Amino acid sequence: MEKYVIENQESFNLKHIFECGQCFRWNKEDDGSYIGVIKNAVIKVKKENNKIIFTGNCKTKDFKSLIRYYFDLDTNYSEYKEKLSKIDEYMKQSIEFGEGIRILKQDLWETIISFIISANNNIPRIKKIIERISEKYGDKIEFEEKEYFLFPTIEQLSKASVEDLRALGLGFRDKRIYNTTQMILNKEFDLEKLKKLDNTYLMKEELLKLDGVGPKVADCILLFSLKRIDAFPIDVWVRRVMNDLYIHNEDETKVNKKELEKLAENKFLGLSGIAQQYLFYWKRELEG
DNA sequence: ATCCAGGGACGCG
DNA sequence: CGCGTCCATGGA
Repeated sequence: MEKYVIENQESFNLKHIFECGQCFRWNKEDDGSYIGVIKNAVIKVKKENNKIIFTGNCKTKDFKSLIRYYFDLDTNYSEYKEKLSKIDEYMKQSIEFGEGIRILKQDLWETIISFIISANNNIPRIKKIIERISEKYGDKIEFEEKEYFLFPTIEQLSKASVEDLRALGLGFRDKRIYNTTQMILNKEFDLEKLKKLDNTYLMKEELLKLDGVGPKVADCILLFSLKRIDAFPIDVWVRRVMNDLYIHNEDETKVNKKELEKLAENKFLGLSGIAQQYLFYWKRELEG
């Protein structure tokens, strides 16, 4: 069993991190810890006083560096929070509410598939579907005498037919997952090239070529995997909270998307993705 | 029963 | 380009 402990880590609240809608494979245990499967590892995260204890089963990578990368521990969120808090009282309030949020750096392949599944779907069901996909196509890994399943590799998931995927409850997203998997498998779409592009716009333009990836899903991939903090995913919640706070349109569903993007860009100073996540968590926890 | 979910593809004008 | 419509599924 691997173990890694950090002390006095700023901005690290388990609930805030794992339940702010950015990830789907973490589950709360009875003792308050969370267990999740990332890359080739099962990881348990527990908070005790001023310590955060990571334990797990990690076969192929250095445990410590995997943790530090995934949780982005070399980024200081205090600076983000300070800047955003100065913008207005709403930002200050939402940051106090979700003070322990960190944006994770999740595996690109898994994030692409996960957020294609997220389209017109709800978080509990997204989690269930991803779990089923992992059980059926991913490798088994054990931890504390229990079985877990890694998210399937590109090759593993490419074995699934459209019908296989439909049988897992994917609904109309079956073909999208199939097509995107094949595009990535045969290098028609190159994940490594994507990572090397030097700005968010170019990356987004590239991601939009994938079946099932539209503006919102692309922004989620950019923010939750590639850590492009200027990406601003607009879903029903973000649209709602932005309208409530800044636009005051009678019908929030009619708020223009371009207008929203421009507002976020001007207001949040290149940190719109971070701001978005505090606002999303705040609104959704209080009203969801 | 009807509505809704971290939307996107597609066809239309 | 902007806009409506359809798309599976399951929980409220």
